[in-house]
Amino acid sequence: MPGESQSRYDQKLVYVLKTSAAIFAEKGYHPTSIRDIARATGMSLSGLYYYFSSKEELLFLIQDYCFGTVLEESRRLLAGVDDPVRRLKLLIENHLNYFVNNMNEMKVLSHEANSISGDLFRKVNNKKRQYVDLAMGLVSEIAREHKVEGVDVRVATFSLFGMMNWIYNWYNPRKDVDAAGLSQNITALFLSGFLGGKAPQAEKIETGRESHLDRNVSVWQQ
Amino acid sequence: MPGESQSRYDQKLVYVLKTSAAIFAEKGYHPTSIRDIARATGMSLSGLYYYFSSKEELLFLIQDYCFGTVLEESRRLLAGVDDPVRRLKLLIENHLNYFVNNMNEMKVLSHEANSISGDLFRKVNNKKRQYVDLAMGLVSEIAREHKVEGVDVRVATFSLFGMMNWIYNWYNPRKDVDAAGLSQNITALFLSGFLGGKAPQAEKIETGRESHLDRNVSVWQQ
DNA sequence: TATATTATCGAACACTCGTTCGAAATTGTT
DNA sequence: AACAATTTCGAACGAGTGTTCGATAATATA
Repeated sequence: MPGESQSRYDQKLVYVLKTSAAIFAEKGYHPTSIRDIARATGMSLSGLYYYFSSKEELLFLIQDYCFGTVLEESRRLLAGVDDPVRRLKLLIENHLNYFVNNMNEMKVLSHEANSISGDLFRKVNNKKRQYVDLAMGLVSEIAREHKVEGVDVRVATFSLFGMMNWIYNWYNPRKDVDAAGLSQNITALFLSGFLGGKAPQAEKIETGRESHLDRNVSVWQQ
Repeated sequence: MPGESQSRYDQKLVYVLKTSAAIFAEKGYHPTSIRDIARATGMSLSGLYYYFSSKEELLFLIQDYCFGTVLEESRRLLAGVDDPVRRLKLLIENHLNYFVNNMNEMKVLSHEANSISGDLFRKVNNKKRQYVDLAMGLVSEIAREHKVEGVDVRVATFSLFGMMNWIYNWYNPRKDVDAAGLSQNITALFLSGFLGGKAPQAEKIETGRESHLDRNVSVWQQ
């Protein structure tokens, strides 16, 4: 069966991608050498090239697989839900949940977006555009439905992405609230910020957790 | 007089820093070679080393000068203002104004924060910590004063920095609202988000500008 | 067990990088 | 004009880079 053989190949490819993502996340894409990856994976320098054809394609494989999963999962989650507010909440929750659970890959996706070029860049960016369009469409719908005034939809959308994607710069899973708490905080922050207190934002968020205000208030280390 | 001679030196140093920041911002710190900078400045490779002792110190000089200005200006602006809400508004306004007017340097500061190491890293990070402490202190005061519940101060503060620092990824001065509009939008977004509609956020923001909702709503390109 | 396919490796190549150094040119000072 | 200080430069060095290639090992197939 070719299935068995392909499974072995795929397993090792995933291992290579995961290990590479961890190193890229830690020291950056450009300063990382293929020799670093060889050392970390226990493979030889040339042996790695059996799984990718260039360093840039390695970066692409990480980004493409990672973003593909986020996009796919968000569509699956949003299917069948009509209310744009509820849809946006699900998008945020999915995004942050995936981010926290795949911090290395998401950091590489966010931080090394311009370390890739040509067709590979275009492929990743197509997915990115679809994702941004999805979110901005929701923000736009909400603005129209709730007659939001004085806030630019584009600014609001990218501010939301800023809140979410910046977390790789400060989030510490051992010190901060967990993924659910993060979703709750950022969803509340954005939604009542965007709606400006004019909407029923009192509605409890799906993942109802207790307040985390008591924790970490005096801990200011970045 | 040494003043005249130092002025010439300083003038050229600033020119080198500004040119380098532009290239770092465009193609990244690591992929940029000193030869790239030599070409762009019209100087020779070795001639550049009269103005810095290593590539890493060049990055440091850009970051340190840039952040020093932001920190200094913010303290100057906040001096004499007591109300924490008003103080935070001024901080946001100053941050975004400086960001928009020095996009290259601020991108290098935000995006290349970990491209520097050792003592140089520590020096920049000290200023960064002071700045974060200042902002988080304000957010904390506001939370206490307005009895904000259900939002983690640390999450809120870094979400604010996420909104502000992410702009180098999408902001286009020819397409988007100007610096004042950006401040107004993000201030409103964060404050009514954080206060959750329970405070007098109706108060007009300093830089009173008309709404920009009508612009760019259907323009979704990243 | 013999054979074909998949996977791995050592060694090397061509190239770019940051940095140095002594000399030359420019500028400022008497 | 003569001298000193500042500023610039060409040429080179040593180290590290991504990638290739032919051969070898490991695995699957028959």
